[in-house]
Amino acid sequence: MVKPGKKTSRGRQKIEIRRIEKKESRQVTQCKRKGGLLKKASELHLLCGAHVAVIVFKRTEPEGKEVAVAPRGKRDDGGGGGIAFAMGTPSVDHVLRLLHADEGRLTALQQDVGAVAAERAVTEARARETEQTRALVEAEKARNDAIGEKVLQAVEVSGRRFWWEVDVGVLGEAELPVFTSQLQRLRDSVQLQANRSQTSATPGGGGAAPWQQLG
Amino acid sequence: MVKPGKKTSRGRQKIEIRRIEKKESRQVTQCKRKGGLLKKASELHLLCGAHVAVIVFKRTEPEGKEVAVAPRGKRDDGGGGGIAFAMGTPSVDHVLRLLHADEGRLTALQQDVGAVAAERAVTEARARETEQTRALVEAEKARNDAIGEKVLQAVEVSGRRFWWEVDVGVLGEAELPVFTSQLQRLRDSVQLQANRSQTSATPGGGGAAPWQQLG
DNA sequence: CACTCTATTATTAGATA
DNA sequence: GTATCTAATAATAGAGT
Repeated sequence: MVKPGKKTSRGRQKIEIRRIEKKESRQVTQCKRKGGLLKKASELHLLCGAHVAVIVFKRTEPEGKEVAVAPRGKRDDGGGGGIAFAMGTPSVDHVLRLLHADEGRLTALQQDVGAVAAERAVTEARARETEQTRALVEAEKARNDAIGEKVLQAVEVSGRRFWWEVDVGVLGEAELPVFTSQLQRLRDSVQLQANRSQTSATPGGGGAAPWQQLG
Repeated sequence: MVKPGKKTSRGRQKIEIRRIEKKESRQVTQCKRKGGLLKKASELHLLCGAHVAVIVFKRTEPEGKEVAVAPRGKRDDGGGGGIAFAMGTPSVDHVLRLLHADEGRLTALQQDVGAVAAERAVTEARARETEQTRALVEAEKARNDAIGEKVLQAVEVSGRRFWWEVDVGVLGEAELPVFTSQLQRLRDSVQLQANRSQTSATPGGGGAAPWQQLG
């Protein structure tokens, strides 16, 4: 309780947007701003009907190891890392279901079963052309390099505002189907994992070939 | 230009957090708040060292069809929908690379090549047990139902704050590896797609089995 | 769609529990 | 890691370009 009339606060201070060095302040700020970010995301959804997904990772002390943060710790098994966190509007599930409406109602496993067949044909073809496999890897590498250059160009051309807009340029040219399809698979596998204690035998099912789905 | 002394604004008005009915206002608000959300995300990253990923989808008029929104239209091919947008700190790439540090340096394709072999073994085993396949699908369905109930319970137990925290509970029990692994594949496939005009023959490579990677 | 303008509301730094 | 309190900064509604 605060005594009436006692000045208990200096009020909000202006700060520079750079790493907060004091560890405790940094943690408090992360907690506050994470809440603010999620609230903003939910408001954007409610006000404009846009669907939003947010993932926040927390930097842990052993450098290079990061874990996603949960708003209210569901449980933190001290023996691993942190807690995975993600947000969707109104839920990750819902967003994805809407986006997938036209694609029929196959479950992830059903899709996999079909994909495995296709996969096998490809694999067998490859078995007869082992040498070409290396060539494919090379081509892949070259393609990735090309993407890298593209990004650098993007930085120079429209190089204002925020650095993260760089990725936007690259992603901007992608069609949605593959994107959402993969997003669906992401969520599915997370759920399967969360539920892994309920069943012992996991259907080994294979992953569908992402970019083949687009022709 | 505004004449000095002329009152040109009513200032910020208080609004309820519910769908904005006026279409134009809704669009303007979405544009503004999307910018604000992304700025907040970048600040959270800079101030606290946390890595953040945000995806915003825009609701389009043909109901049920949603597309992701880009902050400053890179290009909108009138013949499809909108523009995919995603943000990461400092880039989606970077976030994922950090998270994958321990897993070795296989490229997505290289992983696929290895996975296809494993896949094939599974497929062949299945071919000898076609009936069991149906059983697996059933089991999968049951598991999904179980998840659904779990979510409903979560709503009742810790049912305060925001509805999106429901999903947090479910995802909170997942380990990171599969999650990030899938996220990586998501980004990879999007990039491959964005680049699909550069090469004709796409390595058909299969997807790795997501949940198998975890044992 | 994005930017400008300004009055006003919303968020939050810092201290503390 | 979360919650509260206050004063001050930051974000933005509405209107116009």
